[in-house]
Amino acid sequence: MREDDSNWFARWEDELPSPDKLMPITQTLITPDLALAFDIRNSTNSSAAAAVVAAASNSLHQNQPVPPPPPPLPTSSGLPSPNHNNGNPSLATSQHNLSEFAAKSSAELGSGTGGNESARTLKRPRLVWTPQLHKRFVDAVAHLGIKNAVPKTIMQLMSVDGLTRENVASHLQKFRLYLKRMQGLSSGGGGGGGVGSWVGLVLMMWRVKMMWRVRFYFCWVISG
DNA sequence: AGCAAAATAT
DNA sequence: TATATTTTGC
Repeated sequence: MREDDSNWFARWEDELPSPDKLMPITQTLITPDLALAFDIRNSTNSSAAAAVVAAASNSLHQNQPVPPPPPPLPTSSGLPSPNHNNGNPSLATSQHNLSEFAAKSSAELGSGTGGNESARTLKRPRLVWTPQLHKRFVDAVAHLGIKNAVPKTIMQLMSVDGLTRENVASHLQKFRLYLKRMQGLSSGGGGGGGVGSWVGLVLMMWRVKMMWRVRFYFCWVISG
């Protein structure tokens, strides 16, 4: 029995969700609709993939089929939960380059002509919203909550180097548009508040995050 | 900030 | 040609 216990613990520890494994779950809850909405293709008709590849080849960087670096999201500040900070110790405040998300970075492209790092005021290559980048966007929105989910704060929370407020704003516009449409397709509503639609989904995403926090906390407690 | 439409790039 | 992203005007 004791051996079983140790085995159980080993297995339990082994099955602990790593940041890498956590992603798919969040995605699963969001993707079926979101992925469809944003037309995120996986492999077959991958115009997005093609774009990414094109961008990669354009910036003479190797194309990564598998996204290795789990994107740590900065600390959550505007959350409606002022309780404990977070059950996720791996969260860190670090800037991420667009190249990490397989998107173009003006800095890399401009290395030949201008070498101008001050991307503002300069025309940067159009941003490619890769699934990963979009995931980060969604996470940021979920973290911020409805109140603070404005382009500026979202951009700050995403902390992706090279990402402009306009990028986020335009994407957020599209995002809301989709959520709105999604609500319209939903049963019977139709009459609900216009803004109230995407609020619900964001709330749901937030709940999912809290769920995982609780799980982590629980694991911490029973393991101690 | 937000929205919609036009413009432009892929 | 169609779609994705940006720009523009309000």
